[in-house]
Amino acid sequence: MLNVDMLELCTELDISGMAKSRGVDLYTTLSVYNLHHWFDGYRAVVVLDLYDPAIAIVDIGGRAVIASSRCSNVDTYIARLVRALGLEEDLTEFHSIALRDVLLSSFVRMWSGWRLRSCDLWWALVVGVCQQNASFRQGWSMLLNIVNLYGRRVRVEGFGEVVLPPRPEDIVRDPSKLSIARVGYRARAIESIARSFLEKLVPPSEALERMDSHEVEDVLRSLRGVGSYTARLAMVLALRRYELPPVDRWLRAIVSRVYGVDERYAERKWVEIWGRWSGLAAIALTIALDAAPLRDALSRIERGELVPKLGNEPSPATLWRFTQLTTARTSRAYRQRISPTS
DNA sequence: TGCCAGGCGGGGT
DNA sequence: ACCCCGCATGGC
Repeated sequence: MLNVDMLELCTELDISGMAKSRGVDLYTTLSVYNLHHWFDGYRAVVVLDLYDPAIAIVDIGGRAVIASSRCSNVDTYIARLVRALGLEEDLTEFHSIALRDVLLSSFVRMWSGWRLRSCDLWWALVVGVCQQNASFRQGWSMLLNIVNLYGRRVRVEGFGEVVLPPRPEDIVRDPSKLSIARVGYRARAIESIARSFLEKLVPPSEALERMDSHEVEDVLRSLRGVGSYTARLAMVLALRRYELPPVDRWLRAIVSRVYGVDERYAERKWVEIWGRWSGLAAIALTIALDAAPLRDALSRIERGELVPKLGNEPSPATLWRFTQLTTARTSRAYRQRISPTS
């Protein structure tokens, strides 16, 4: 591999005190919805800048190092790390609503230390597109393939190679590999979104910060292949904007069943319950139910199984343990694609 | 073997 | 504002 960017160690810090005082459990925060590329059960890679690459390597005990080629920005990077891990997010109100809620009370009792770990906006949109009209499992297998096919390798002083999520330009350079990633018709959306980012059609995050949630949703929805669900999911995952929930068929059906409202009013009901925490609650529910397909999710709710089971199949909480295994399937598809035989 | 899955856009009415 | 359909792919 030529032209591998080298990141130098900028600083070390200890975030265990901040995590503890805020009641943050770093293990759940670092492990949930992660891939083996970025979490190994002990240490996680948190991307702080996808473009001028900067990362934090954080362990579950709170020791962190910042690595970048631009160590002069280290204060910004530390602030981004604190934000990405939700260390300064006050979830008191979210927890108090959840404790009274039939779906999430058990979850927040056991998982009160979980914080959403945020990511880059472009990448959050790719995550959203891969969830469209597909099961949890299929969506994450697409994402895994995309990272394996397009991920950008950097070398980190003292840590070896780390893979970063692809940038828009990594996709645009060779969009044809998306078919190898088995994303189906979503390839056009992913490529189109990538081009929109390259052409600066998406305002920078400082500008998005100043816009109200509906405006941000509209901006993201102007991208081809991004509808309300994907826009709102990206707002939750990348911007920590929870006011507008990403409501899909899954959540709509669950809300309708559990609270006895018509599916038409499921979103209204959800927002009535969760208010400004609606988006976070939607993500929390997927964790609590291990992202089980709708039919299974409904029967788990019937049985009151409302905390993650951490069983022997992939779930939001255990995804990172399984992603290495499925890599073999992609390589097989890749080889067949490259040299079609038999 | 069809049918469906954490959507979306384009076409109707 | 609705309703309806096709869409790549994978799992059952």
